[in-house]
Amino acid sequence: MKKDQVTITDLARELNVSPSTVSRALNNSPFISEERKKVILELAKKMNYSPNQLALSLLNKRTKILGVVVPEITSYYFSTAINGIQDKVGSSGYKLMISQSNESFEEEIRLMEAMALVRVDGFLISPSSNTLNYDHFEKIKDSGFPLVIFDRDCVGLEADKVVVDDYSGAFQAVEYLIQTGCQRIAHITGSTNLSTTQHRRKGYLDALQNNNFPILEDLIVIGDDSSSESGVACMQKLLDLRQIPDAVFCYNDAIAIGAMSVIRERGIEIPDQISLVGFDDEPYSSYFKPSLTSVWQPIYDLGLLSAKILLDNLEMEKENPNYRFEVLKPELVIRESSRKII
Amino acid sequence: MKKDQVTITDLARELNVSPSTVSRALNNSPFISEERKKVILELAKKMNYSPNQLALSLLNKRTKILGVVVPEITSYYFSTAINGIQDKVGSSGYKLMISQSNESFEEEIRLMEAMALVRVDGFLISPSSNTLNYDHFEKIKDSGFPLVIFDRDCVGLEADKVVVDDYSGAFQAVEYLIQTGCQRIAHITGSTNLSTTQHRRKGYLDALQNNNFPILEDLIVIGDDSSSESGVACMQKLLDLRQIPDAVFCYNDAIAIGAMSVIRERGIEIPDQISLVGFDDEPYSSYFKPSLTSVWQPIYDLGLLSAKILLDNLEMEKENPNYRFEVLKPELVIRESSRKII
DNA sequence: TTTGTTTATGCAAACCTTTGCATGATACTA
DNA sequence: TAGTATCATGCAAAGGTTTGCATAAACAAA
Repeated sequence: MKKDQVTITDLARELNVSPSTVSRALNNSPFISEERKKVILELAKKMNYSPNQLALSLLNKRTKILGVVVPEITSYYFSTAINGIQDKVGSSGYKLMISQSNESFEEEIRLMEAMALVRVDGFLISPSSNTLNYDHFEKIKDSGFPLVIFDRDCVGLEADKVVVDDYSGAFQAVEYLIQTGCQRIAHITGSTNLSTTQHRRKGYLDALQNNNFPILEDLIVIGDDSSSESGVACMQKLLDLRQIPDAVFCYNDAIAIGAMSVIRERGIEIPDQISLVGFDDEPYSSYFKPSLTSVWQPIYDLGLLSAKILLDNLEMEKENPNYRFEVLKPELVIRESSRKII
Repeated sequence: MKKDQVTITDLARELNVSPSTVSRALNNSPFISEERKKVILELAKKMNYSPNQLALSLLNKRTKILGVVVPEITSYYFSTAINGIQDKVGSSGYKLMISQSNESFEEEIRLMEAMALVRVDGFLISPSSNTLNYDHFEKIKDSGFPLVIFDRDCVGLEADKVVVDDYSGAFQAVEYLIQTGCQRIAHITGSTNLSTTQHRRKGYLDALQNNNFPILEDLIVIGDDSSSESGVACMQKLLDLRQIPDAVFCYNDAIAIGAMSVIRERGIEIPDQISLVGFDDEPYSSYFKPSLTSVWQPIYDLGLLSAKILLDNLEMEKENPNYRFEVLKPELVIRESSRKII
């Protein structure tokens, strides 16, 4: 059975004073005599008093809890972002309520509603890949909850946003492949709904065009999701083409790893016959053989900055008129899975 | 600015009835006339009323929030456990407050205290590797919070616990190495404080003794932590021995991956010259070349079961007199990094 | 002594909801 | 018609805290 916590009234009763007096003593109010304050503080310490946050939240209309919704927790990417959020938020006394949507639109709505009900002070959301409609975000905003969207952009939604420059990352990667002499550069994508997928694809296309390379539809394979299994399936398609690619730019490392295993199985050499590039730069990527060339993302910083913006919003008493849109720069990390510049 | 939520009093004022009446209508009390109930429910819907959970929590003394503390979120292992917890808990309307201790004892205490203050209904804790003293757990229990310890055991602490049979996993792995003809089987450990480290080591030792193999202290290397970097360092030590091992059983996959890269660098063949076995069976392990033999752990189920036990405790009105101690079985997954049975 | 000032304290409301008890109204029975 | 049973409703307290306002006491100034 949960023991009842010591309340301010318990202290008051003990000392034959009113709860107000105790409250003032505890809150360092000037309207209290020094001696009494001392006695009260001592008793409070002795009886192990700590204020009831629930009552305070009810009174102040804020819980010091932030709601975080990510597509999946079990992913290096999002757990690292959460890590950044946690580090930013921890010192300011905020707590995190974290949930995963499992890439489900309905679940995302359900989770946000539940969090709104417990009066989180604000939201940090990375939308699911099936979130094509932003009514629930608008609703949350209308109810006055500060909202920061991170990693995946919602085009048309007015809100604070922090994203990575996927376009630039992809562009860099493909430019590099071209510079190293690759001629037939393929691309394996992830979920087509995602802004990240679209931007990386755009970066791929623009890098090709920029170098007067033809765009070959055969070389663009759309994956069901962004898993290694999907990478396996897509790479098989590419290797079944009459003319196989000599480079593959993958939506992410998981796909690249799957692709790598297929290429190896078929006895094709990486990077001599096919250069392989991933995205995310997951920790294991450097331990693969050959180690994976990948686009590193400042994902920890992404979490950090998102949290910072949310906290800033919470500290401002007025509604912020103009939304922030922060774009972080990714970086190509060159390893063994791609050819060297000649 | 956060808009004020519609309260029961707002509805009451609108209809010129008392808040009690509205409350009764909303809660399906029998002491209310059908017509009035209908009107009230309609207005509630129209005005988009939802009860203030804060007020309810204050009244009922429960928040429907569970506190989860893990050593680190950014790890396949713990994020998968959280996944299991989430799936179990989600349907029952409980929310999760999640934090990582970063393997810090002090942080673990701080986090639990903060969660106790916001009145979580119970705790799911995987202790940090520096948690050698369980006073804070005892204190939490004394305050009446239900507590479930998972993954890492706290010997001597009376509490509900869910762990994996690390001993058996290690024993299986080393037995297998022996069966496949390995003679000099090394072991790279993780943090020595952890029950998991101790049990895996014990499993290793017992399997050797069971087969009348000598225990060679040189072949047991203690890592600083359980990272790939530590795996690299430890493997280097092993390969610098006058007589190198012909098999290495690693505390986990991360270490094994690090070890693999060193072995490769030195031009030693896996598994022909050295068999390599990990623990955890992380998703990427099957994609390595050679793919990694590892001990799979039912970590999702670990989370699921821990959450179930906590929920069971919460539903019982009486204090549970006898604690549960659940041990889940791991399974050896044989892949290419270990020799086959002759 | 009276008035005014300072200082410390308590009361009550507010935050939102539920619920035991009392009250009022209505209808039914004798 | 008086008495009683039934039903719907409101009041107030409880949960823990803060805070504006009122009050009381003590003391200083006139």
